Amino acid sequence: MEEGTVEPLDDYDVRQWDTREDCEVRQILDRIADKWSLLVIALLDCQSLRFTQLRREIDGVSQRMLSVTLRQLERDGLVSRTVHPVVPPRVDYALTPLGRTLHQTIKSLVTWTEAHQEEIAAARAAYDARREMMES
Amino acid sequence: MEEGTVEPLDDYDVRQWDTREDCEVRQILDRIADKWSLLVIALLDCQSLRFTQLRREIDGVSQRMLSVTLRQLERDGLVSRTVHPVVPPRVDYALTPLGRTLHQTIKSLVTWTEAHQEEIAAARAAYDARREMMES
DNA sequence: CGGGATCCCCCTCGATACTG
DNA sequence: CAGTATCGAGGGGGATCCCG
Repeated sequence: MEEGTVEPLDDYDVRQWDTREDCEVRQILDRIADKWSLLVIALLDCQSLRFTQLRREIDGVSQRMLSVTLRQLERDGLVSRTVHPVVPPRVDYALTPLGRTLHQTIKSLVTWTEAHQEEIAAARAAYDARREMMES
Repeated sequence: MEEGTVEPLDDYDVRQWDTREDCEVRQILDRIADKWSLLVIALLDCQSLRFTQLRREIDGVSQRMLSVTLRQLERDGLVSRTVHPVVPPRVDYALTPLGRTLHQTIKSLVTWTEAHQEEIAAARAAYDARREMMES
């Protein structure tokens, strides 16, 4: 590593982002950044919904994946599950206080994406065009 | 809805979260919230790195996945790729201005996770304990 | 209605080998 | 060094059935 052209890592602490595979933060991120989790958290903001309502709202989710996602979110303490002892059964899902704080954070991510989606689309088009040039 | 227990929506409408499967924002989110993308963006903040350096820093990434990830990020205009015409070949990766704005956003997500990881761990432990009770 | 259990397919990803 | 090409295993996730 004699090549001093690249800045050394040490003093800006990149290591605050843990790059280890078994990192706890990584696990949690993988979970909450999940496609369905994101949408469930989005929809549960400021309202509680029943299983079937969620399923109807979220286009393309299978019953199994919604079930799995909700169980994970419940386990992580982000979503609460309330069973009403009636027939037919009724189960309500809502964000916990912890889940509500996450909603704000996720919202900023979505906002960024919405704000920049045209730039990204343009970058993709440019990239694809460039590649097509190369091939011909 | 009408349950006033939750904090108000301000001017924000939940319905603007697009739940359609083919939604553009969803695609982009899936990409940037990706495990490896997150780490690459993290590491490239404030410095440029070579392929092998990235590979060494990111524990567990295969050569193929790093390559694929970098190409996607480049295509999306988040990362720039600079080839130096020397032998042996040298390629530097860095964040574009667009990528740098994303870094801030992602960082807040990571910060949230770091701040709440104990709460989540506790929630999981409680959930698992509860389930174990049920079974016995 | 709200799911658990099962089967099975496809797609992702890792390993390996090869190139400029 | 910095990748691409190919192949094969594994698991995520859909479809279906069934039960409380």
